[in-house]
Amino acid sequence: MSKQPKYRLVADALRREIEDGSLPPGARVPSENKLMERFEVSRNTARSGLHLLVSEGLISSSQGLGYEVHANEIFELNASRFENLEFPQDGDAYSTDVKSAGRRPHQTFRVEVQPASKDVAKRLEVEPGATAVLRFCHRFVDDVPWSTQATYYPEWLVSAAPRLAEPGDIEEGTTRYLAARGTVQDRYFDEIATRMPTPDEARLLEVGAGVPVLLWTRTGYSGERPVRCTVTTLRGDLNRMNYEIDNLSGRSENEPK
Amino acid sequence: MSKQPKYRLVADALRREIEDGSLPPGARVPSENKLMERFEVSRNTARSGLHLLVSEGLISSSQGLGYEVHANEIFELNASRFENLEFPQDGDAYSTDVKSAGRRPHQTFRVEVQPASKDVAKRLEVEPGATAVLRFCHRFVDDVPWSTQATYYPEWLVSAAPRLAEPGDIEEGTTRYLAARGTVQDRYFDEIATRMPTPDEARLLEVGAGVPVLLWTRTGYSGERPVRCTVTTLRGDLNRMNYEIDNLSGRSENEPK
DNA sequence: CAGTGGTCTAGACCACCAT
DNA sequence: TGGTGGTCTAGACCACTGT
Repeated sequence: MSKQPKYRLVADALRREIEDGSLPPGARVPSENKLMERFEVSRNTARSGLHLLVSEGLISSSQGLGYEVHANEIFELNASRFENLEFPQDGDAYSTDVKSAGRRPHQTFRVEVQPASKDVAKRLEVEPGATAVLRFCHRFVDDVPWSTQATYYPEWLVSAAPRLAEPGDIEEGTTRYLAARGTVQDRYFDEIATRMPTPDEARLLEVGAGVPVLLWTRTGYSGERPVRCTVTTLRGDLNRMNYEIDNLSGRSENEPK
Repeated sequence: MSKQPKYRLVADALRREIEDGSLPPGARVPSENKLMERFEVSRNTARSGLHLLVSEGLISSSQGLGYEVHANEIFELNASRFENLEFPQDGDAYSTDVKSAGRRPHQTFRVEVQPASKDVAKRLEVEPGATAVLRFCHRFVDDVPWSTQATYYPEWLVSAAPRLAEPGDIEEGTTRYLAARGTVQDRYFDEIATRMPTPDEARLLEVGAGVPVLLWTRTGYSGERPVRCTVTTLRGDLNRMNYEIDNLSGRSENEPK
């Protein structure tokens, strides 16, 4: 005897309709009132069922409009290749990738000098609280909030690359700028985690309940020394990361493809 | 004038207490009744606030016990190295890793022969619906559900490696078994995504609302031919993945460390 | 047993969106 | 203006956990 609570019956029925295509991506879900009649439940019970589907990331709601089935178009991010310093680029790596996918990139940008958090200090191998330069991007694709990216540079690097701490954008990309100033990154360490967004992140990325974020932390090394730590927060419903791993010796991973 | 709804005020106050350590990991959150008095709200409003924190992954509830602040111990998974075929192992790679961390591994296991799903077929480069062998693991660490792993092998591989389709475990690990039968994997393609768990996944991994899963899909190639596709579903609150990426040519990624 | 959360109802008022 | 979801209340009964 499966004694399911009523709100689960509502959610299960709608979930089935979403999965079998009766409610395709983008479709409107029956209104709370309709569900009250159909399942003979109170409004709050119908809402509980809908809320469950929201927290599963299947639907979302907006006031005055109703509930809608999520449409998930995902963007693939190949993280295993180094930025190719020879390959022609149109601005930074992000803009290049988005444009080559036929989409329109947009980003806001700011620079701050501030004490490094514990996590960042550990990765940059500096004392916690030591000064670091933060370069922060808020990125959009076709005006949809896509990701935030915070890159921290240790203070000692600024004397060799002063533009890091200046407010303006670096058109050619900071990786190229650093390489031109003699700091070439030859090793990356990537960490990937997931969690629900903080309220701040939910605001910046315009995601509601039910959409997790992907946290991508990349530490770049020049020789044995870490020279930057980039924390990227990606909308989990729109992004997927790829890595190609090769067991062949003597092969560069830097070929354009 | 920030006109926050009451349930958000409740959630914000508790979130602050969690973040500043007044409510440390593992601590009991004040009961719904206490919150009703403290914030002068109805029980449902207090519950809404608590529900919000649950969906953010900060707390969880259980009947009769109360709400508890999540304690997050994370396990790091280094995915960038190949399984070392020479290095002595104690069973498969998972058991070896868990034991070497001083934890107790446990897994249940089953084998099925079934038509490949569209996603799997694409990665194995076989026709959708073609027969594939599924080897499925449900893995625990110290009796906590940790991950599920489904590995699919194309049917043509079974004639060279018949034990793949047999019910029993392969003690030395399937990668070694395949290598011993002449199929050495020399390239991996990894895809990493995140989303909220399906009800089935939530049951297997024993996660409630507010904990996303990390989906790790690894396709292994022998030459140009895909020989397996492994889909691992990891609890997002307990796992982090790492990749080391090296720009040096002529260096094996297969050294033990 | 007392205290906890889980489910459910009926009703109210408000804010937003389309027409 | 009517329909949608968002917030909030007061009260009821049930199921689970500890002592």
